[in-house]
Amino acid sequence: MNFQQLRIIRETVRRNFNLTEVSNALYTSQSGVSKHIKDLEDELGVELFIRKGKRLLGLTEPGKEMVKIVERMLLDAKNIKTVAEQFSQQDKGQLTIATTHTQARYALPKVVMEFKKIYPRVHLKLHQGSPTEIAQMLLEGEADIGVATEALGQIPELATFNYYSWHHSVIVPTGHTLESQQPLTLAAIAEFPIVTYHEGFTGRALIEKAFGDAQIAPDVVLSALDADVIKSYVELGLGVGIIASVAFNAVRDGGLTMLDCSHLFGENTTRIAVRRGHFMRRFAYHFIELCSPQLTEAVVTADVSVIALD
Amino acid sequence: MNFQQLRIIRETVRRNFNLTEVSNALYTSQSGVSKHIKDLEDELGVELFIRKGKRLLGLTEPGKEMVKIVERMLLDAKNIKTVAEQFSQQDKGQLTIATTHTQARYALPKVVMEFKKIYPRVHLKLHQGSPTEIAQMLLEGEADIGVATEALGQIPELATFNYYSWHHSVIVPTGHTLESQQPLTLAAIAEFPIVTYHEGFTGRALIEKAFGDAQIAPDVVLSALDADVIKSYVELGLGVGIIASVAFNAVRDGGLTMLDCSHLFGENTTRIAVRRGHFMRRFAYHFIELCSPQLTEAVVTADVSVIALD
DNA sequence: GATGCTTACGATACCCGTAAAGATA
DNA sequence: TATCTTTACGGGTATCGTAAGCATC
Repeated sequence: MNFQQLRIIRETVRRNFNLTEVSNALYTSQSGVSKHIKDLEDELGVELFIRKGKRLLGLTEPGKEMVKIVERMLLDAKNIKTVAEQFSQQDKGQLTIATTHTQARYALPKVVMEFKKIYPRVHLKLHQGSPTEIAQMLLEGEADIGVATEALGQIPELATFNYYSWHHSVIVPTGHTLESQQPLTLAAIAEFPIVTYHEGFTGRALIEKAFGDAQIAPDVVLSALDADVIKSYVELGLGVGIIASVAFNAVRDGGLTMLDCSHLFGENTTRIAVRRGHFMRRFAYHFIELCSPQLTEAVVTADVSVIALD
Repeated sequence: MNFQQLRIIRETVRRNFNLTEVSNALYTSQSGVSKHIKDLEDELGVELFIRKGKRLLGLTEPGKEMVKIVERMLLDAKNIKTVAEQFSQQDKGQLTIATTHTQARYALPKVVMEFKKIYPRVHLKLHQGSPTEIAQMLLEGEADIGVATEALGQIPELATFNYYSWHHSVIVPTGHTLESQQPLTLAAIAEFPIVTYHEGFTGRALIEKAFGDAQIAPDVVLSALDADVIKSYVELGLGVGIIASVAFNAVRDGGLTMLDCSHLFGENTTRIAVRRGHFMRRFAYHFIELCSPQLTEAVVTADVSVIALD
């Protein structure tokens, strides 16, 4: 058993059992991949993959068990290197944050600026994606820290921490008739076409829920991934927008007016997530602490370092 | 980084940084060991060991962090093999129980007999040692299950479960004057020389505590590792014995009489322990369940599989 | 002087990649 | 037929063990 074999096992699962892809991903030859799998299976005396003729189709029962352990081991192999860097490179290194447009654009900039000032030699990589993509990146070890409102909380392999809470707001072109309707009601909003976020993004679920509970069927004419796109179309008069309050800036968004509707939709909580068992550099913990001062390294590790093996 | 290097790191710590011993333990050459360490340190860019000239003296800070992770990885490497056997060998395999004399001789026999009947093809290895040795064996992966009254409860890396509770009894040569003194008192016992267990064995601590609390200083003239030795000397008239009640058998121990003293010394609880993160074969869980029916596989894994990394 | 670690060097085994053959869709 | 996996084989590399040299106690 060697590490290359373990990497191949993991990659084979990730690449849907296509060994050619695996070999490319790991920069080696198919033949080598094939042989490594066979060697490992021989050594263990168990078939790890379900085969139909020569094709691999999936994991056998022992294979499933195995992959869990293999993932842990490779995670630990990476942890070893991180620990080494911790000591040999001190304030130098890399930090990958996976986050959504909303957070990257409206919540994180001031944290990033602070962080950059403290750790000028740390290469900060901001990776943008959907909440599920963010979760995926964390699980695969491609990102250290995830920030999103959705999807992170339900995954047992991820430790999550509350970052901040926020509400939605309605935006309309300045002078819109809704401006006089204070306080806003769901029914009043639903009179107009709606422009808001995609499903699975930035609290869209709570918007659905609020209308659903009120038995109102809003006419969502356009859904977008980010507030900037939404604002553009609201400006063009396509409909009224529902966005996160933090995404509105009275100065920059001159032609628009924001209407409070914190009483209409539920409260959203944006979360910070770290993969359990993922060892992080000091500065990574510090990044989290910059987001929310009570999330100290001690608080975060207490949660991140407890893992259920199962 | 490869597994041989990891094994060498772990063994170096266990063998007190004597690379010659390490090479013997791993059936390889010193030169290889030496080079592997150097290679790994070069790869990681960190010195793992404190050196004085050519001698290794201990672990550096990064070394300490590293060793924790290395231990986990090697544990997982072993787990992989265990999982494989689980599927390829089904009812065949090996099970190592580390336990004290008392448990091996008086508590476990009926469990072992039952187990053997169910799993005739499992090679059962009973390893006898002191409670601390048992803990050590569990931590080093040399034993699957530990059974002892002492030492197991305080180690965070071990998950422990109550097996059964018991009291001490006094044994005397039949016809001894103490027989008429019912109920027994600590003072009455302390009139005679005492023969009992060694420190750190089979509830000796509670005996000390009882006498200490009563401000009585008993004259322990002989301490032994097991009840058989104690009984022999009590029979010879060296003194009165204090042993675990389970260790007395009215038929076999003909010349002796057991006197109840459950009111004098505290209750002892014998525990079953498993190293957290140590994957065990089905039959191992079954062994535990045979000891105590409420300790099902689900109950045990729920505890064993939760580990704090840090 | 005995023990323990490192370096040098030759033999071996392992790993990789090319190429050809076989299987699957 | 195009895609994918396995097997065979040769070249390169890494690992291992012996032996010699050197440091430590």
